Amino acid sequence: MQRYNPKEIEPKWQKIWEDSKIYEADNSSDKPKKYILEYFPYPSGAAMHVGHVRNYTIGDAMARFYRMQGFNVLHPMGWDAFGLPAENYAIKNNISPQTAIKENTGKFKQQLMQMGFSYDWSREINSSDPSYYKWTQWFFQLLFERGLAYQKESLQWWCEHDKTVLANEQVEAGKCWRCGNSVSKKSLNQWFFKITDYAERLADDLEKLDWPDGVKAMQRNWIGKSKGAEVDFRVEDANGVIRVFTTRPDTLFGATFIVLAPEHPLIDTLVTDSEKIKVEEYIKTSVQKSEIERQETDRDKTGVFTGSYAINPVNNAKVPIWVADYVLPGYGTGAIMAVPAHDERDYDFAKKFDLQIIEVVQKPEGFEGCYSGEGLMVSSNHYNGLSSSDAREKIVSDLSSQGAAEEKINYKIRDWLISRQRYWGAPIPIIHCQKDGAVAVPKDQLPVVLPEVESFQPTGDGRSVLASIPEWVYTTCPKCGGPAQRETDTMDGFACSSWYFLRFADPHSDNEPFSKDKVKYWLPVDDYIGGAEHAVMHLLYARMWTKVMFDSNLIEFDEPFLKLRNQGMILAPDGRKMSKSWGNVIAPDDIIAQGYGADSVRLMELFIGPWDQSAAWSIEGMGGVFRFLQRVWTLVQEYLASEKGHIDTRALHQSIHRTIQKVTVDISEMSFNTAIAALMECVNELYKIKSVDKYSSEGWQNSLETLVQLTAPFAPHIAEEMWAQLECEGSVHASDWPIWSDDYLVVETMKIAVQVNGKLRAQLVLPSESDEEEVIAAARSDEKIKKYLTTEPEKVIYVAGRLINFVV
RNA sequence: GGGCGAGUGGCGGAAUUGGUAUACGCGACGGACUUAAAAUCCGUUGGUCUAAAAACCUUGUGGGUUCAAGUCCCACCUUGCCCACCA
Repeated sequence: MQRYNPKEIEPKWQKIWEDSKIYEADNSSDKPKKYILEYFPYPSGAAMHVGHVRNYTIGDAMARFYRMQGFNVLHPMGWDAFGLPAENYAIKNNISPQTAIKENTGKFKQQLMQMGFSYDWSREINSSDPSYYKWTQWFFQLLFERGLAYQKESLQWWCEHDKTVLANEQVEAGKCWRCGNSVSKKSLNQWFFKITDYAERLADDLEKLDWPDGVKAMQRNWIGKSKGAEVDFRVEDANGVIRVFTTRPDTLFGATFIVLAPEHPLIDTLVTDSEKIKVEEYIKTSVQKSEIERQETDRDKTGVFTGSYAINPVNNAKVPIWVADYVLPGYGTGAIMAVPAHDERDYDFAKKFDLQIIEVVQKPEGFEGCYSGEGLMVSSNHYNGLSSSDAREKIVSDLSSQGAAEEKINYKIRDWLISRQRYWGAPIPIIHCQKDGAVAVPKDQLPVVLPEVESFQPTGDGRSVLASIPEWVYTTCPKCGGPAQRETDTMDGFACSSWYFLRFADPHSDNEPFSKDKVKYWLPVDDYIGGAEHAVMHLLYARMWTKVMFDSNLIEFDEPFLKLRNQGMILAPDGRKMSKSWGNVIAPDDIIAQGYGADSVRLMELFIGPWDQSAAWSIEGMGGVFRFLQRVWTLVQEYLASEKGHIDTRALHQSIHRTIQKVTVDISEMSFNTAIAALMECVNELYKIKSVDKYSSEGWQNSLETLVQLTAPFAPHIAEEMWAQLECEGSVHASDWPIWSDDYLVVETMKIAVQVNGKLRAQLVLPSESDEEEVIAAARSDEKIKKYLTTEPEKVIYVAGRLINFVV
């Protein structure tokens, strides 16, 4: 008997699948379409480990399942090749990024191939290829034309290690998201995408998405919509006005001082001579303070009095104006009214500097300290007795009529900074002309090709290495023909990934980014699978670009990913994250080399637990899934070797049909671990049944074919091999998904649990067609139950086919 | 401080959404086959008390609702991730 040897069959089928192109998606088909996408990887130096592979295993199981279910499936793969990971790898290994990408995509592709994933490789894309970034630049121009790309000199996050600026989203707790080093601020002239224009739609449209609540919450939080009002405080003895933003205008009567951010432009005119030295000193130290330090929440409040006063518009109260760095310059107006009785931060500040505290919102009974909730108004003149929310509206409308306030919605989100002072990215397609300013490179001259350079080491002077290639930099203005210089910064890698899912619909088009028809057919993405780390970066950017394209009539939908799911992380067997420094990384290559094969790795990835929860990799568990495959294999081999002519029992068909149902429902619900458990259970049952049936009938042939089909989405190689052994037509992966028959789901007997007062006391096996009366009669005559039923039960509860409960 | 999740045998995890808790797998133990081991196959396996049966206990803790709670409600404990002086 032939032994199960994955080392032999897996490469064989991979070759056959590749040659026969069975996974290529058809751009026109009568079948319903399904676009299943996993986030395309950045091919860094390190090979993929079993954690990365899980993501692709999930997508592949679904792609295969839906294909067999009669869908026209698009399941593509490509490379997010531009950006820091690739460039850093190149620098470290002293090779060019071009070479590094070639090496690394080759390695990644080989890893994906050996896993037997059913990608349509004819659609492979690479974001660092001119044929791709030509269109990334084209979209930059689209944004530029629409006023959504602009240049601004400003202080920005700067990573000294990676020698580039970073977007807000790419700074995590004061550290660079790539290298983990602390970041600082640097003033540079930078390009931005105006994502703030889309803040409201990005927040509102989350409603219509089938995404994990956590990701939606993160985006909502990041966009940070808050409704409030801007209120003007007149400066006493001067003409100036200080405009503050507040979400709680109802607490205006409790405002006892004003706080300006140290960067606030009015400070100069407000400071009195006596306070000048102290204020200047304070501003100097707080600006020098590292941003991280300034953002420490539990840091003691600091601040200084300006010597000036402002007038509270609701009651003409004179309130002191302070400067403190707990007020951020970039949000709202950079100035606040402080209400210490009802805001924790203002309370701390008032306590420390001994400022007045006035309560205007009634606290709940027994509440101590600063109260930030809602309630009835007190000490607020004619607003007394109103609820906070009513007072809020009334005060704002009253002040508005005097021109002293207006309703205002603020967002925390800032525009997306996309300039990178690095070599390895799509050049920003702009030419700077003395006369015409920033001029877009005409679309018919795209791509602006990234020139090959000798050294791509970042300079650190705030300009990319492209600045050191005069023959590239110096050019002529497309508008006036005069001398001009190219923009030398490149685009953030996230620009490339903001539209790649569209390119897969039409990956080789040379005269447009994609054909409208093809995109209309394939998009939006039906199932998107990726890590939660993309919650506020890629997923926000891609949504914005999609909306821009929608507004430009390029596409007919304004959300790219209808359904999003985050896979759980695979930890090392020791429970820690896999990392080179811990030395606990497990690559699929190692497991395959040990002889388990890709099919076992794939099964393990899904069987280890719910796919959306993290789990520690189990080395022992590999034996379990391998054993399962081997048991299926053995069933088929023994069947093929058996003498024909026996009959099969109903138990066989019942087992198979029950499994068809369970596996079909479970995969549809993405409950892969229980689908695999059901297959294991079925195989265990078949082992028992085979000794009775001697398995050699046509029923067994059909049953084994079905079992092979049900296994195919998870373990495609062994399934394909057994499909061939059973002499079935074509590929199992192109076969029709089995359908269960309800006849076989009918069982002859049912098991009834008998409870007395909710406690299980006996179990009965009765004919399935028994009615309530018969079941109760049978239960009452049971010896064990009789013991408990000394008196007539008060109540009898019967759950059909399940249980009976006597209440005594 | 805010948001989202999680807590079930020795371990990873199931549980028809309120109806027989511990499916499936790992590990462990026993048996068959073998000169022997591995592999394979067949059993047993939540705990206490037992010779055994019976009984009792058991889904982080404490309450509650219900004929019935891992599941629903309230309070608390532990833990993971994300955001965090955004007025």
